[in-house]
This record gives sequence, structure tokens and C-alpha cells, in this order.
Amino acid sequence: MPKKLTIILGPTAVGKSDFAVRKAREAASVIVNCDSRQIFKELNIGVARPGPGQLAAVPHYFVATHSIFDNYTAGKFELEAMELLRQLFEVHDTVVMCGGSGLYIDALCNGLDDFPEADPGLRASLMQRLDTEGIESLRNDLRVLDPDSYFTIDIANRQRIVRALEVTIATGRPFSSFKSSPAKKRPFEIEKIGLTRPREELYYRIDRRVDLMMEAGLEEEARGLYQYRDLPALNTVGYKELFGYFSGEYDREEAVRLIKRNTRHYAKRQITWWRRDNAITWLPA
RNA sequence: GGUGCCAUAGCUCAGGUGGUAGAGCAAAGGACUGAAAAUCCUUGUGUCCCUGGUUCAAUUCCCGGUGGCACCA
Repeated sequence: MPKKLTIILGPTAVGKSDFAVRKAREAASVIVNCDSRQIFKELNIGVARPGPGQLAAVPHYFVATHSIFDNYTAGKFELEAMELLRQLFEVHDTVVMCGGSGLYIDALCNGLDDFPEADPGLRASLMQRLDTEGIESLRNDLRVLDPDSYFTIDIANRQRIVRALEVTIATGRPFSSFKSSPAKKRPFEIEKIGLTRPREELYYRIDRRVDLMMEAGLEEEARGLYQYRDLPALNTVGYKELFGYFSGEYDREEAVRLIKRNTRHYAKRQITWWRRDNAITWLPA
């Protein structure tokens, strides 16, 4: 029996979770989350984690299973999700995956290139240099150490420069030399279903959902995490804006406005990411 | 009813002594290989309320409308 992974994707607040639950029940199967924030047990309200009803209806994996202190990455997700799927396909012919993290989905479907483990302290020191010496200094290093990357990656993007440098320095091999592997072959069929809604409707749902999150106690949840606000995992829409309110940069109303706006921007970026993927079957939600 | 002020981008408003206009916010488009709900790049979207007049030319000046606000009745 051929195994099939059905991936439910689409912009935030489009209605993926409910759709995935229906899909999983039809197939008497389970749901594997591929949302980079719902995976954290410390984040609940602000990341619209599946509710008790949804969790009871269908077994969910990778929901609230990891910690914001773990330094999670797309690479780890690829490995862990592949191992999980291997186990699940021993029991099921179909598995449903649901989530909005485009990079995680691509990592799972096509695989990331196999970069060796990087030194964890290296990024911190590069970030330090970014602060003290400026981005131009790191650019110059990259131009010398890995000219190919220097001319191909987005030179205005700090994260890209730091990433290329950290791999190059840690391994002694240019970052660019790791890339270009063909897509990895997966031992199962992949079906991608993208959910869509008219932009106006999607934005209305986002605004309403943010209001509901605030009513549900998002402020308290964020307040409890304020002390950890520098963790990468807390650089997250719904939390970072409240942190700004807590630190006195603006009032609560402004924080809510920013959450709504940034969620809309996020949805737009997701739409852009998937627009180029013609393996997706698009359905109205 | 009278008088005054206002009418410009999706919103709040600048501006031009006549040559079709620009800020903030909002928004739109794009990129993306271990931070990805991250990070980065690009873009002003407009009957300047309507009609008529003056003028080579009116969004700008003038007459008259319409709508809004304020004050007086």
C-alpha cells in the first residue's frame, strides 16, 4: 500500500486546523503539526494552538512538544518529522500534516542540504561583531571567505550574512559549497492542499482572532514570558508587540494594533512564499 | 434661516502668490536552505467635492451649488 502525506497549508487564520481535523478523521489518521511556533509548549493563546476539541478529535503530534529554550530549527524539524512519519506510516496509509511554516514544509518535502553542526557560540560572537563593527565588516569577511555566497545571497540581510559566515568559519568550507544538492527523495507520496480566502475576509478573520486572543488572556501569557523576551522563539507575532507594551514603549491599544498589522504582514509573506509552488492544489477554505 | 471655516491618497493631514501634488499611518509587490510568526528588498495607489467663469493653462483665483463643522438666531 503506497503511503501518502497530505499537507494542509495556507496563510495564518485561513482555517487550516479545522480542515485538517476533518481530513484526518476521514482517513482515520492523525495530524502532524508543521507550525514553527505551535510546537512550543510555552506558547498557546498567541500561536492559536489547536483547541481541546480539536486535540480530542484527532491525535496531534508536534504540538506543545518542544521548548522555547531548546533552540529549535528547521533542520531539526526535518529530521524529527521524517523519523516520526516513518513510525506513523507503519500504522497509517495516510498522514495529515498541517501548518503555516513554509520553510519547515519545504525542509520536509525536499530536504535541506546537510550542513555539519555549527558551533553554538559562533553565532553569538558574530552577532556581537554585528553590533560593534557593523554589517560592512562581516560582508567583507564573507567576500574573502566565500565570494560565491557574497554575490548570491541577499547582502542587505544580516541573518543571511551571519548564517553564511557561521557555516563557513565553523566548517572551514564555503557556505556555498554545501548548497545545490538535488531535492531528497521521500519514501511516500506528498499531496499539498493550500487553503485560500479573499484577502479582505482573511484580514477580517485575523483582526477578530487577535481580539479573541486578548480576551482569552494573551496578555497574561505574554507577561509570564517577558523575562525570556530575547529568545529567538519569542521573536513571535503576538508576543513581541506585547513586550513593547510591557517595557513602556507604547500602550496596550497600540500593541493590539501592531499584532493585527504584523499578523497581516505575516499572512502576506506566507502567500508570497507558496505562490511559486505549483505542486499545491488550492481550495477555498 | 444668517455668518464664518473646511472639502486633497484607504485614514489623519501638508502644500502650491495658476504649469495635474506629498508626509505619517494603513496598504501593495517581491526575495527566502538550521532564527522562518524570523530576516530583507521595492512601490504613492489621486476626477485635489461638483458646476460655471477668468486664463494659453484651474486642483490652486472668482461666482454658484452640495456636504461637514462652529458660532449667531
